[in-house]
Amino acid sequence: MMRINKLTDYGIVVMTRIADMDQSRVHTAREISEDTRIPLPTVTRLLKTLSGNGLLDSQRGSQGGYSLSRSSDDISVADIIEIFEGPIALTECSTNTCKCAYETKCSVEEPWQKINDTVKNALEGISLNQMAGKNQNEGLLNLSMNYSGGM
Amino acid sequence: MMRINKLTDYGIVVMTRIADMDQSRVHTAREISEDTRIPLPTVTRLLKTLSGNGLLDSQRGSQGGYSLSRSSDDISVADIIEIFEGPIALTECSTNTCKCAYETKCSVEEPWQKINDTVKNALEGISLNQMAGKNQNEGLLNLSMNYSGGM
DNA sequence: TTTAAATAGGACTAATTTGGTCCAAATTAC
DNA sequence: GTAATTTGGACCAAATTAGTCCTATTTAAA
Repeated sequence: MMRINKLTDYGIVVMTRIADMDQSRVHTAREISEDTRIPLPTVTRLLKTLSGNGLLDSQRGSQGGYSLSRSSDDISVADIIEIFEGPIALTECSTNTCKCAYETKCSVEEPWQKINDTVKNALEGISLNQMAGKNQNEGLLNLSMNYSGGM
Repeated sequence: MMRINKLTDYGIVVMTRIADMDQSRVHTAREISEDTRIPLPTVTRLLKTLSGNGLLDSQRGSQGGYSLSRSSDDISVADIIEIFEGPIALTECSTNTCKCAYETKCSVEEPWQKINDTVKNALEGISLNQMAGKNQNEGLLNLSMNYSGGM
């Protein structure tokens, strides 16, 4: 495996879907659930998390819903992943909490750092806009996000 | 999170340790367990997996043990990860088994492919030799691999 | 001012994955 | 033959993840 979690995957699907919708209005959980075919309770939770972490703006009450908090150019895949999974770190060794018991500085730490930085950069370099493929095949996208098979 | 599994991490620790040992003889599971402080049953399982997948040569019986199947220059971190986790693929979408229900070609597939390739290249670019740091600080390494904290 | 449509927050359970252990069999050196 | 090993596989416990549900709060509009 070495996978991101399913919920993170869904999170990216949901965000991509929103990025692909009419930006002039807000969108409800129900609407997004129907579009993506991800079950409503799950979508609900995803949206709460995403808005709670500042990637979506929310509007309560009747006629309420969610919208991107900033341009889809300014939201990266890394932003979404970090919300659901925390800092991008392939091993604990890559975090600053790494505590190797007998060593003041563990010798594998440095190569891991490099690996992580590479991965992180790759993920930071992909914007929602690119995921949505807005500039390419606008018309195709309505059905492109769906539930089965992760994406 | 977004971690490689603990066992994979251990696998890398074990391989790095072996790369750092005397290459003229084989090494037993017990020896490696004591060096790395990873419990013997776990080390045993790791070594079986690693040798079963061609990264280690094994020699049975008394005086038997394990040794690298090829030079530590020719073994990458990616090689080890793939043994424990399968092909490097952050989402199912990145594998060739991806089946999006309503789309012949899912539009997010391509960016994910790029991300994956970047990650994969990064991991393929790090050799065991680099992990072990053979050329740098030979003397320091005996205690550098240990059980607590992942590494 | 009432009602309906939304989000917010959080508790809870089920399902899945992962980590770790153990046992019996096969192999080899001495 | 015996002791030291690897091999193969079954098994359980722990941790994590996925998914659901309930109640409170907010807001627009009738």
